[in-house]
Amino acid sequence: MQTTAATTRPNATRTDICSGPPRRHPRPDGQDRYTISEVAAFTGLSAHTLRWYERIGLMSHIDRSHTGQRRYSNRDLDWLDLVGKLRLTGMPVADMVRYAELVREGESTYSDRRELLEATRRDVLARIAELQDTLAVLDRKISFYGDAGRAREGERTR
Amino acid sequence: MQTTAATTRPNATRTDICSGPPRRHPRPDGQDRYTISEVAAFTGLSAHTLRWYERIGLMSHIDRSHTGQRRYSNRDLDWLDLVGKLRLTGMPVADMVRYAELVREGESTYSDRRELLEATRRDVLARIAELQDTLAVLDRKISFYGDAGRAREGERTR
DNA sequence: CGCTTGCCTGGAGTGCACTCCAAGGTCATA
DNA sequence: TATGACCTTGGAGTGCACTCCAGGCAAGCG
Repeated sequence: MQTTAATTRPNATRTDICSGPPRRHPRPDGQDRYTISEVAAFTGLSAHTLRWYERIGLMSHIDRSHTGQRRYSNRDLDWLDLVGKLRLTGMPVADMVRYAELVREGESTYSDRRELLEATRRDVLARIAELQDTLAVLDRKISFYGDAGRAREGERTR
Repeated sequence: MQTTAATTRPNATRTDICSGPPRRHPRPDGQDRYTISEVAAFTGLSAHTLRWYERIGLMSHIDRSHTGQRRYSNRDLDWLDLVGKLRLTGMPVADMVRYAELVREGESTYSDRRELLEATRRDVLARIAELQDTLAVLDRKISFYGDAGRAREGERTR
């Protein structure tokens, strides 16, 4: 029913990203080189989308096997986790690309990145508030339809 | 920054919809016939979009002036308020059209409508949870960028 | 060796939700 | 009464985020 995201993300292993201690990544496997289809399975994104993310610069160049096939690292998976989170805040892909560029530019962009994240945080809070507002409306309407199988005062706003 | 909705909704007068008592609508004006541009101003939707909503069946035929111009009623505005709420849950327009059709079919569809609203409610709860999860990630990253203008442990996931 | 499966590329196509256009009719104000 | 802002229509165009396609390479298996 939902448009944006969250459609099919089967087992998006939610690992903590960028937290305190070095934390090794408890990925499904113990190694560090995943094929595109494995990554597709982990993240719920299609292989098409993964290649597309790379093309548009949302992911920096992925390591390759000796025959040119992509080999994703745990680092790449972490990044995809973050992208997934940002995606479901409604952030446009172009903005995520901008963030990726800042990352590639190095430490000098720390404050820019922070700002971007804080703006996103504000958006998320606003969206949560909106959704809670919507929830209230839904509850009111549901209880209207629930209270009486048939009208109690005719059709108000439908 | 946001894609979905919430871009420009200047003064979307939030009135309670379909609640208990008949409640008159404290609309900006005291009457019941608004031009399309007035409605655009109230709802933040463009006139184009309002006409389009009508074309696709998201709104039942709007009353017309003697010369054929649209005259929206308070009932129509209430409906648009609901549509706005549903829209920012991420519900596809097609589903809203489906709901509108159920409404047009009359009282016999009460339970279908209720089901649809309850499914939407579940979606909204899930989305709120996702967003709170995302918020946690953002906070962790923000505090990483905040704690030190420069790296404390190098770039983890970026 | 042939077959199947998986991956590669650039570019074209899709679906959604608008958004705009052209050509014309209407309305309020100076 | 004329000017300009506003409204009408069907249909075409836009932007985003994928999604798919054709044509081809590479590895594993009976």
